[in-house]
Amino acid sequence: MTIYYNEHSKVFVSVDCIIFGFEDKKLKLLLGKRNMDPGRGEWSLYGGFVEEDESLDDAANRVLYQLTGLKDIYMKQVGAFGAVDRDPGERVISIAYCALINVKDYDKHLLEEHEVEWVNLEDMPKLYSDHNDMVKKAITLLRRRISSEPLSFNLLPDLFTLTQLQHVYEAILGEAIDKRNFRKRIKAIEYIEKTDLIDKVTSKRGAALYRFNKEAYLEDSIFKL
Amino acid sequence: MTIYYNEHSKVFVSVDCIIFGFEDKKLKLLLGKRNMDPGRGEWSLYGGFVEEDESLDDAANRVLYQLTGLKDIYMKQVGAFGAVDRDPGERVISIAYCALINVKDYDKHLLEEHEVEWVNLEDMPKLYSDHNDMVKKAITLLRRRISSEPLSFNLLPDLFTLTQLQHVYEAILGEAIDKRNFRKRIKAIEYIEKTDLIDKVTSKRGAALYRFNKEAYLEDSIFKL
DNA sequence: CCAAAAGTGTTCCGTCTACACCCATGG
DNA sequence: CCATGGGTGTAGACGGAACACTTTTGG
Repeated sequence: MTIYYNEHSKVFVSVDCIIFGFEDKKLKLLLGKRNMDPGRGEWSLYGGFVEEDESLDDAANRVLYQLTGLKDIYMKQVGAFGAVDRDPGERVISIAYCALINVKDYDKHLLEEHEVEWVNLEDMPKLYSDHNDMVKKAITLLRRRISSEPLSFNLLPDLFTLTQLQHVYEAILGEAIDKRNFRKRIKAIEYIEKTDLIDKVTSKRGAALYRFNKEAYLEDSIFKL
Repeated sequence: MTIYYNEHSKVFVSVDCIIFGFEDKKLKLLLGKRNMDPGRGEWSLYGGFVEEDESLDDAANRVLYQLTGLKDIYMKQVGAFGAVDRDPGERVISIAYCALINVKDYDKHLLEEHEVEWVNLEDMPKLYSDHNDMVKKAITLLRRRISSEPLSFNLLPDLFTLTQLQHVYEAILGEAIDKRNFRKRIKAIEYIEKTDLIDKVTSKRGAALYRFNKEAYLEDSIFKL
């Protein structure tokens, strides 16, 4: 247990962001093509190096902010990736972070500015380095957590219809859900509140808009769906 | 997305091992007192720096091997810890790993050699730096996984009694389990095999010894308890 | 002979699942 | 007027939880 710093080597540490969005009944990922070597032209997650004066979480939030202009976004660490040759240039250890954002909050102009696009999860291309592994792990975690934590709301606007919410679950879990059973379960959750607003965009009849009451949830943080 | 290595800073990266053991109906942790500055004399996890030629997983396994002499141990990454000032000396980012070992496999002489001891989880002292956070996260993960992955067997000898197995679950979950229900569930799992060996150490009557058949489990890796 | 741990089934209750039809409206 | 998505209830199956007594044997 006698270890001294200077006998050891330093390495670059980066963060990579797996940014999930939801639109058109599909789960999407924000991906770009690398415009730098190594790996120029390959599909890639958006990332950046961790600087001296910022924690890992700070770095991940900064990178996300640079890309999307969004703050206070749900982000969770997915894990550290550290194979020796994972980066063909230098030794770089990367910490993957997963973010859930509402596509509508995302300024479309930034897509071009940063040369990124929303890619359907089911059409995932081969990504640079070990980024596919990162995405895979992020999805595994997301699937596991979606039923025990109120994450789905991060992918939707403040006001949403139950059908939209159901589509989010179906997209993430990859299976159809019975409408009546789903709505029965939602009704039992008191902090998913029905508003008296009606959405007439997606249906002729109009659908009730609901809202996730975060404060009420935090009272006793129990979530089961 | 234009980033160049040399504009950025390198940092030290270490691994810290949260080593769980089980004995005397209790979950235990292998802890030592730091014999180096900063933090000399404080309780701490056992760790080491990641070297140039090894992956994170390799580093964790090496550190575990140095401490215990054991290889092919169940290990899982817990997460990366990267607060700017988490190490009072230099900027060090640390990746926490959780290991499950059978206390009986651990050579007692190494305890003194490395100045570490088994500490009951319920008597956890204040640890160096953010090591308490690492332990907390490891336990959360362990609790979550113990019912959906066959982890418990790593904490027991090859041959074990059902009472021992139940004690492992009770220690990890922190609650009493009904004996009949527990045994009913075990009986339904075909790759937990009853041997015709009898353990006469812990009971006068003698208890049947069971074994986890890993190969049979891998056939179709489904576990629910 | 008694203390200590092993071993064994049944009932009840709540939860999950399957399932089909009417409603309101815009085009 | 009809196509589209919104909204609603019930019955049967299944799985989890509660629960107490007999057995064996070493000391």
